[in-house]
Amino acid sequence: MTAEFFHEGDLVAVLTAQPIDRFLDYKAPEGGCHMGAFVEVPLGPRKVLGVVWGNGAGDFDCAKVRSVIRVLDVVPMREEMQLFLTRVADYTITPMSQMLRLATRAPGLGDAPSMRKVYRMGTGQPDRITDARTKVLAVLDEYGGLSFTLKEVADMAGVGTSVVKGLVKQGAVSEEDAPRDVPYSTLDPDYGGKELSTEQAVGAEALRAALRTDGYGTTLLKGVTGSGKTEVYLEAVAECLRQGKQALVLLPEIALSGEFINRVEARFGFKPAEWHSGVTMTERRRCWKMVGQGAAQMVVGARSALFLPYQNLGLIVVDEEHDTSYKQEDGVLYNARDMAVLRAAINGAQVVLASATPSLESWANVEAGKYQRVELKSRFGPAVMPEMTAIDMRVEDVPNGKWVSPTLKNAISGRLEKGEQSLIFLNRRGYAPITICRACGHQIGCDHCDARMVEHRFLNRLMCHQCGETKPMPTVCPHCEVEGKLAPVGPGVERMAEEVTALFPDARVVVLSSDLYGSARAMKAHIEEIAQGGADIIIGTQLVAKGHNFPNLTLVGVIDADLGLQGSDLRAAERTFQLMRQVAGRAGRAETPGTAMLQTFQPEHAVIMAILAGDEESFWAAEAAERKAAGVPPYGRMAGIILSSTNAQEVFDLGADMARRDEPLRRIGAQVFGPAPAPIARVRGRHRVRLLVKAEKAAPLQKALVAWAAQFKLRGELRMAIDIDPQSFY
DNA sequence: AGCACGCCGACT
DNA sequence: GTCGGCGTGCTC
Repeated sequence: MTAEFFHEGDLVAVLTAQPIDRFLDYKAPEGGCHMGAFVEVPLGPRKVLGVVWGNGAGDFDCAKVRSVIRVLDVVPMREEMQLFLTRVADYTITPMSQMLRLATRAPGLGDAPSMRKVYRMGTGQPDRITDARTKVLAVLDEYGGLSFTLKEVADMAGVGTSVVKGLVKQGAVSEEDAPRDVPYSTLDPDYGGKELSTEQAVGAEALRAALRTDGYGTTLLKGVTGSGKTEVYLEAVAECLRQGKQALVLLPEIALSGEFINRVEARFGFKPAEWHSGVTMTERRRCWKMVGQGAAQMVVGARSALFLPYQNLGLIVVDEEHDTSYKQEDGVLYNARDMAVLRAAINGAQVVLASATPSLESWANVEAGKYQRVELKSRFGPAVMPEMTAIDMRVEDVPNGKWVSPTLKNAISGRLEKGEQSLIFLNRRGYAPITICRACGHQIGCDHCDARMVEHRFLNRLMCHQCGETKPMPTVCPHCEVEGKLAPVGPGVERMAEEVTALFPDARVVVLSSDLYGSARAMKAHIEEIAQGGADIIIGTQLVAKGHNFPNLTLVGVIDADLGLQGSDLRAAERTFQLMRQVAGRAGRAETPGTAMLQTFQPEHAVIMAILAGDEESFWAAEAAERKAAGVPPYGRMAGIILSSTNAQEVFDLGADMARRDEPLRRIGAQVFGPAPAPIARVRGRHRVRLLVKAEKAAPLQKALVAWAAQFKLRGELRMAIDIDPQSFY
């Protein structure tokens, strides 16, 4: 198959990385160009990078059409990559120019191949021989005709660089220019294979068989912590290498990549290509170019490695597929796990989704028959399961207005004595979720929606978590006008902190709630400090501790395990479950086994029972039933709209206006909720407000969202970001 | 993204 | 009278 070719002067449509949301027509350059060619084109007074996307539209004044300046010395973009970028753009409602920027995130694509000097054995003889010179020549002789950089030669010989230079002058060592971007070492699929257990061998064979189908397919590789998932999917990588195809392994955290790269080296003999934000510019360019030339067989990287120019992609592994960091919360909002499946479907490649605690989405896809499933059940070494117990709140003696049961209190006391940390988990921000009048029973509600207002005591205000409206804490009941009878009902994290501090006056208590931080960085730094022992008791609204290990945390107390069952955050139960599994994973290794205690009023509820029993199948089945009933993902579709501005009033006004003018959404049966303060209400001085849209699974959500958003003109500081399939609801 | 064009406030 | 603020619009 030969790619379409354009002759000199033909009109071509060019996509540039400039934020112009359409193709621009240019004339093909002297010598013509291929479809997909990376080119340099004139744009106003500038020269910019672009890709030849197809035939020119011819709807622009002929006299004004300019010519492509030159074709870059880079392998043209493949048609399947064009299709992938288009599909991701359509799905995530992202301009194509931004997609191209994602796909060309390597520096100096237009530069001539960068060269460097390399050294190898020459033909001449040195005039005088010295110890240092002998060492250099011995080293070069040992490696035959291979070339090395100046520093490498000097280091290997244990001499200074001047010795090598001296030998060059006399012709005993030759100095040549060589391209800096060299192919990655060839990986050997049979290099360091480990002995697999029977179960692992069966799993590996299932993955190899899938690869041999030579087409698209997705397999969920589920394995408990310590079951050796990595060895198993590396066998799939090995099969992929044997087929001469490229393999990509996505990791959720770049912090994990160093250790993983070493494992790859142990298994295949050499390090793979590495792609993430921590890689140097030079190395990134090498990676991009070599992947494009098929001279990198395996890439280990972060989300954006999905957008490298693979020539024959055979396999994508998404490790820890449930990890929420695969959904980035800034820039292009895409879920790398889902886009990996899309990319593989377009390329006819296989996907392996690996996790100890798969997402409900992936579980549902297995149930629906869309994904295969391979399971590893046994772990190496003794399985120390954590103690998981329910605290039946119906029989506990808890004072009115208090939430920590005597059983949980005793457990925390025990940890304090041993100097260990406890985490108290409660998915409710603020002080108290309900404010009730003890005289008339009136509950203070929001004036703008039917939600009840939540007391935020450190602000001394009531806030509606639905629409974000706040008002001062009243002293008089707005209904019966009796004074001093308003009382907080129910727990929030602020109130928990108050109660816990009273119970343990000597303990260091901290609250971890996403809305208490000005920036994500400040939050991360604080979490790290706490993880290192900066607190005895942590009170949190969610396990924001991704990427952080709490080595000294041995008790997790869930204040209201029932909360997640009532749909305040659709993934609350899933996170609760995963939190329990994480405690379980830790318990098997650390010398201090973990304990999880769930306070519940319905210990016989299917989800609670499943969590306690560690019975995942019934957990997923129960959770799936709940989500199906609520019409939420994966059985319904959601989108978040984040509005931001330096002016708080401006954002709220636009949010309210958008909520009012929702005809395009109503036409597809979708509902709008909000506006409410976004999960992080202020980022770099910008106020953020969020609306949520919920639609049926089959509804054409993107089209409706585009029509809806088009009604509003964003002037001044206002920005709008549309987030399909949002992950966080707090 | 850049860069030009264009229409209203405090300066030589 | 002008210099310059950045809102709006164009780039093949």
